[in-house]
Amino acid sequence: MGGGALVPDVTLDRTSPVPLYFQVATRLQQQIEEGDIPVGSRLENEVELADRLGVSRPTMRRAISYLVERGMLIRKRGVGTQVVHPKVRRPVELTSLYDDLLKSGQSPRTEIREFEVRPAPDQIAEALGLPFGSEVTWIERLRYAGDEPLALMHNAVPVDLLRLRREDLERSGLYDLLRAAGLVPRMANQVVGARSATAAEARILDETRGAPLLTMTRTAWDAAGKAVEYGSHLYRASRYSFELNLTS
Amino acid sequence: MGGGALVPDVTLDRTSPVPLYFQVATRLQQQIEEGDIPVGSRLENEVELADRLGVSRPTMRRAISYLVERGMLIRKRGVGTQVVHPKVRRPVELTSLYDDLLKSGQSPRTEIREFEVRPAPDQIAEALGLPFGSEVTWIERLRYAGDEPLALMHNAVPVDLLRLRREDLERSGLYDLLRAAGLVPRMANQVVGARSATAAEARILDETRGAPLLTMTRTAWDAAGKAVEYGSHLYRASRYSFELNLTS
DNA sequence: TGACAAACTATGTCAGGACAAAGTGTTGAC
DNA sequence: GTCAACACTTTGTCCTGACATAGTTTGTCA
Repeated sequence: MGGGALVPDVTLDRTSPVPLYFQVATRLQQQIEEGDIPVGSRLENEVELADRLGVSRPTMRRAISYLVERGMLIRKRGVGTQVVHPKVRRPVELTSLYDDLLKSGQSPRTEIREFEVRPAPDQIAEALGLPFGSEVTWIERLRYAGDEPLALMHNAVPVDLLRLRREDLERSGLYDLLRAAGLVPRMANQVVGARSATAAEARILDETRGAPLLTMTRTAWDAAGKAVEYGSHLYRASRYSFELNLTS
Repeated sequence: MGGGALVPDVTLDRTSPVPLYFQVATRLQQQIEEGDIPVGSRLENEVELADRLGVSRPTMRRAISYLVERGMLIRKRGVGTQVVHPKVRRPVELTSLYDDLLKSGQSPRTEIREFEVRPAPDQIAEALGLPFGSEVTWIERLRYAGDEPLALMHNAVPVDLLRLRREDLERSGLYDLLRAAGLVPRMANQVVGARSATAAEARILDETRGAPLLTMTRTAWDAAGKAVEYGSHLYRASRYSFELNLTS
């Protein structure tokens, strides 16, 4: 029989506003990450599991599905549910450079080099799905990690959506400001490429002329499909690279 | 009352092995893409919709959830379900350069420059989670789009998993061969960067020395978390860039 | 002994019902 | 006229129950 790994009892709070299936999933995830449920082992079957935790099978299934989607478990009909190797877990997230630097323990600093409201260039208006000539807040920023310049960033945000203020931008990342205004970026289209630095770019970024730069242009939309941001960024290839976790 | 957009009747085949919820979702998706259900409009409520299509509410919900996850619909409790701007749809997919070229109508050609079984370098063994000294099939390929060289690709595949043959590789992309062998890449970790071409690389890729190159290193795993491939690729930045669609 | 069939196990799909919670609009009191 | 309380609509959560289907194991018969 083999049985399958024993999932420790969990305490569920049915009065909590946190959904039951989510409580179960979170608990399960913890136990997998802490090694209580070893990698490669099979879970008990859904029915027993649901029974022991005192939830219905659909709720149990939903919790498991949640972890399956995150790549922690795999299910095979007729066989069972197995814990997969914890190498890759989280799919690509929509983060900003600012967040990335914060997470990696660096201290990001931003110098605003340009800040104005002006009609969007046609190409940007099109990317944002705005009528030609619509006004956007146009920003040029230089981002430092420690004392070294890291990226030269150009962004455009429709003024109709958010009236950005220079002072706010000096303290927070653009994405934080967008989120704070309820404009949560949910989908984005990014193009990542490379090219050589022009003399002007090299001077700003403290590189030599012709140095390889990583380019990234992005349009971001909120959940309702409203374009919230256009960005065109230049990174010093010697100091930065993109890391992506893909699934499916 | 407003009502909400009318979803045309659909013909469901209950004898089909294709799940009901999937039939519903597919039909719905078609109608959205064809404009039968206009962007921005609200769907009828779940209960009516389920009723009219002759399915239960859970089934209807599952179909809708499927499209919500793909970014075509958004739901708001107490409000309804709305069709979002069809700009961004599919999240990042795990594809190969070969597939990408095929899809974009180019004719990819591959020249195999090196093909041997040998112990994996420590760094690659670690990336693949293999014991040091494990044998891999090591490949160097040059990929052309039309007559122009596009990318110089190095790959390593554990020999225990798949005994690659040079002839096969000449005809298909590596990912096709992996999939055919049941080693379906499901998760991957990619790092994208840039650097300047060395003299040797420039010669091979028909670029000048110092030209900007896009670099990509990737480890791919199958659903069970078994590492199936390591790749380290160099792209001509003048001819290629990565496009990503991110969600959430 | 070997191969095919049946039994068993586990996940996949589907139904129908009940109540909770969030958002919207309306009504009523002050 | 303004604001709060209430009703209503719609999605979110959770339950019980049932049958289908894929994979594995067991058992039987040739």
